[in-house]
Amino acid sequence: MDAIGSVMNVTRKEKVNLQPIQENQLDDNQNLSESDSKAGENSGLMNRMRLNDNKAGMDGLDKEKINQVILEASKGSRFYENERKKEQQMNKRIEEQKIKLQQITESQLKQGIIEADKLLDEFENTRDLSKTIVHIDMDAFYAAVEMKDNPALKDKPMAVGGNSMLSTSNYHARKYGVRAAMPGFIGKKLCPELVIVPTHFDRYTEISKQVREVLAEYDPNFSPMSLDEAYLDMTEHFEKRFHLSEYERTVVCRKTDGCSKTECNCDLNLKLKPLLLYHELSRHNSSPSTNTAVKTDHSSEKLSTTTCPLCGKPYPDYHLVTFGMSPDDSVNEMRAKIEQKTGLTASAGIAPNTMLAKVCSDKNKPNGQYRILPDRDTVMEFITDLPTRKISGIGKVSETMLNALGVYTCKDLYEQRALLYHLYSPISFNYFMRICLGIGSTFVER
DNA sequence: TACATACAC
DNA sequence: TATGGTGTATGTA
Ligand SMILES: Nc1ccn([C@H]2C[C@H](O)[C@@H](COP(=O)(O)OP(=O)(O)OP(=O)(O)O)O2)c(=O)n1
Ligand SMILES: [Mg+2]
Ligand SMILES: [Mg+2]
Repeated sequence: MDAIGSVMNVTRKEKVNLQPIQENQLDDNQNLSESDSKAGENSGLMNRMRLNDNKAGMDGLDKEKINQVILEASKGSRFYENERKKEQQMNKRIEEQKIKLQQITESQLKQGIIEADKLLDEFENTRDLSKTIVHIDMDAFYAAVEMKDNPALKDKPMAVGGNSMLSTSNYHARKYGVRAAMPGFIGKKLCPELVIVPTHFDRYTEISKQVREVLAEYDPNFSPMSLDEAYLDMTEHFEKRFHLSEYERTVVCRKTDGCSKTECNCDLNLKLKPLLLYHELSRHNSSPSTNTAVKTDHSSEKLSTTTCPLCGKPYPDYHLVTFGMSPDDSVNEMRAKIEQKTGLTASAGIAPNTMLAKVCSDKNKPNGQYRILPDRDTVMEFITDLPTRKISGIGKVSETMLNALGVYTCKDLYEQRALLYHLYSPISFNYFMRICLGIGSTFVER
C-alpha cells in the first residue's frame, strides 16, 4: 500500500490514503546494491527524480533529454544520494508486495472478488449524480500574477522562486520542462533564457481574494484548497439562474489585455457596465432561450462618459458577452468575471463530484473548461482509460506500486479488485473502488 | 503518542 | 553552490 496522503483534495472528509501495511518501518541498513536497481531504459535517472509531467502544458516534451539534464545536474549531490536511498526503500516495498502477491491463493482471489463486488454494489447504490460540482484553478497562478505586474515578462519563459527552488513556471517555460518544485539552476539548464523572479506572497493573497469574491457569487460556501483553487457546489446557483436577467448574465469584456499605458485598466464591470444598461441592455428581459454566449462588439464612443471615474483614463474597446443558462455557460461566465477582475485566466472542471471535477479542470487548461454530464455511462466512459495518476491522491509512489500489479488505468483498478482487496488496507481499497466507479464526494463545505 | 511516509499546492 | 514550507492523512510501534 502506498499512496498515502491520498485523497487530500476530494474535499475534507473522505480522504483515503494508502500506507504501507508494512512490517518494519524503517530498519535502515538496506542492502544498498550500488546498481541503482532499476533505472531501466529510462535515461538512467531513478524514477522518483524523473520529470513529473503530470501537469498541464507538459505534453510532447522530449522527456529523455530533460531527464538527462536533471541527472547531469544532480549526480553525486547529497540530495541525489538521499533520493536514491528513498528509491530503494520503495523498490523494497514493491518486492514485498510481490511476495505477498504470490502467496495469494485461488480461493482467496475468489473471496476477494466477492468482497469487492459487495462493496462496489454498495457504492453503486449510493451514487449521487444530482449535484453539479465545479473545481476551478487559476492558470500558472504565481507566474501569471508576476506577468501581470510586469508585462515585459509576458513573452518570455519565466518562473517564480529562486535559484534553488521554483514555485511555478509559466506555460512558455513548461515547454522546456521547467516546472514547480524544480530547483532554479536546473530550470536554467533546461532553458538558458529562463527568467526567474522572486515571490510576492502579498500580491498572490490579494488577487486570490478578488477571485474568491467572484466564486462567492456562485457558491457562498465554496471550499478553497489553496490560494489558487476551490471547489464549488453550483447546484443551487443553477436553480436560481433562471430568474436572472440578461443584464445579470452579461459581462463586459475588454478586447485588449488590460495592460494598456494610455487606457483604463480597471474592471469595466464596476462603473461602465451600469452605464451600458441604458444603451444596450434591458434589465427585465430574461429570455431563457439564450443557450450559448452572445457576443456584441462595442466601442465606448456612444457613451456620454468615455473616461473611467476610477482612474480618469479613457475606456478601452470592449464587447459584451451575455451568457446562457447551462452549467457550461455559468462557468464560462464565472471565468470571464475572474479574468476581467484580475486580468488572470482560470480553468474549470464541471462534474457530479469533486474527484471528477478536479480531473476535468486540468483537461483543457489553460483558460478552458470541461464538463462530464451527470449520467453513469458518461462517467464510466470518462474514467475507464484514465491513468490512475490523474486522480488526486494517487502520486508517484502509488502509481508505481499499482503498475507493479498491472494497474495503469481506472478500469484496471476494477479488474484487479481481488488483488487490491488482499494487498491494501480497507481504507485504501475503498478509495480505489470508488475511483473505478467514478464516485467521489458531493459535499463542498466551507 | 511519536514517527515515518505519501500527497497536494 | 544549490533541491522549499505547510498542512492533511494513514499506518506502525
Ligand atoms: N509544488 C508547488 C506547487 C505549487 N505551488 C504554488 C505556485 C502555484 O502558482 C500555486 C498554484 O499551484 P498549481 O498546482 O495550481 O499550479 P499553477 O497554478 O502554477 O499552474 P497550473 O496552470 O497547472 O494550475 O501554488 C508551490 O509553491 N509549490
Ligand atoms: Mg493553478
Ligand atoms: Mg492549484
